[in-house]
Amino acid sequence: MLDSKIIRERTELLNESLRKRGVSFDVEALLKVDEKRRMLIKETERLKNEKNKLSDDIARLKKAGSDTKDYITHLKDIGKRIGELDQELRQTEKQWDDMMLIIPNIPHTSVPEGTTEEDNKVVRIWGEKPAFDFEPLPHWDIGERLDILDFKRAAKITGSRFTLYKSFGAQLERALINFMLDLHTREHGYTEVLPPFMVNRQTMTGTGQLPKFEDELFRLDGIDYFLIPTAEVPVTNIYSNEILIEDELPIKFVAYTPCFRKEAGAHGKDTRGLTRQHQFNKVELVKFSLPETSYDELEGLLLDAEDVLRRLNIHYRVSLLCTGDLGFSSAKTYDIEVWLPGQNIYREISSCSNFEAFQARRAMIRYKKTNGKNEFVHTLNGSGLAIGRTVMAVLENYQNQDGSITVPEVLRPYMNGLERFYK
RNA sequence: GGAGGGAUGGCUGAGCGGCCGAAAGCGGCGGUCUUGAAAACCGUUGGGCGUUUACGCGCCCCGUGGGUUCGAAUCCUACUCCCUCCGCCA
Repeated sequence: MLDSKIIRERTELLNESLRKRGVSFDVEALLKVDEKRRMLIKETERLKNEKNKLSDDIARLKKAGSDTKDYITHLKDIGKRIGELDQELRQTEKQWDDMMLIIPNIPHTSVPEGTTEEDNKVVRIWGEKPAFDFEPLPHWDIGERLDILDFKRAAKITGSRFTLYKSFGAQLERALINFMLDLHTREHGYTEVLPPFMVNRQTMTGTGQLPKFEDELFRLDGIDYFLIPTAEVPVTNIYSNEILIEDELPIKFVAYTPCFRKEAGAHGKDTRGLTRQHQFNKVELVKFSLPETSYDELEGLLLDAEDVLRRLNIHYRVSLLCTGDLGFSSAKTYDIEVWLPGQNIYREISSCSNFEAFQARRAMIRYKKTNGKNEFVHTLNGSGLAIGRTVMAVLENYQNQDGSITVPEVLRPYMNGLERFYK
């Protein structure tokens, strides 16, 4: 959520932001509702003030044994009027809230303007495309040949966009989770948390998934809980409605969770392999930062995520998302795109964002400054990394001509020292 | 699932329907004292919203929502969460 002051006092900044993002929103209507809302607040508060004063008078008069009948009649009238106005105010505030909650964050000035991912800017390339003296296969072929990824049976068990991992496949998934958690906790200073995988509506609203993106979420029947689409949701909300202490910041968490997404808008897209699943694993990095250092923290977070691929020795590039490709809650996002030789493409494997105070304002996450004032923290997060997509990357980059897979060195301690997997 | 108990400020814990945003203690912060620290003493110490250049002023918040009343932390009601015991259970 944006600061309501920005909307009133810096309307042109908001309009500019909406234009750059390619989002249409009736700012004028919001301003009208806002004015009505504030007018009603003023009027009800004036009446309540009168009511409080008269009530005190009655208490005093009763003590003195005087007659209070006229006062009480008058107060009844005021009470009735307050009731009416309060109801109108509640409706207006609901309208105001509904509008405020669907306005996207304002992009940072360093974000390039653009409409599609074509306009994203590559800011860094690490490593290089490996040379193969044979035609490298896409991971779905590798997975089926080695009998480690079973898409057909997963479809039978549940439906499309699910995968049954077997033997080396399941172990590789598990090894990557542990490798990433160990790397981030031991070397990058993150504290590991294991949060609930279902959250309530308020939590989903806090990070920005609701109210706008409900159709992307799996919702439980009979109780208003949702399966998390990313660990960002429960982990960022760890401190909702809390006031942190300036000295404690930054706070850094890493969490492994499965993620559940409907992928409603992706019919027919990425239907093969592990790329786009309804359920996938992810190790997520989350930071709570001081506002003045949050962009440095973003660069650090990005490097922490990149470090996973560097240690796996897999070629990737980093893109800075343009305004049109930027997520709803984010002010600035870098994507890490891993090289997949079997498909001859770069594929997003991590998304690292600074949300500034956008989520903190929704979730009420503040910190007490040393001068005693409370302020919203900045929240950040990034995949460190998406596990399924890392499995894709390992399989495609480490495949051998004989169909075997070389185990990346850093993963061997997590796989009983296995160096190479044959069927 | 059944039975009972509870929810008040950072924490502990009082609170007759009007004088309660709320006693007291602890903690925190500032000060006196001290070479320094501790102790002691004095002072101070929640949040949201609206308004204001600002000082300030006003409204709201005692788990959440509704109700009774001229007036609710206090009465009624529904819900949520926590604790204890029983049952079931990974």
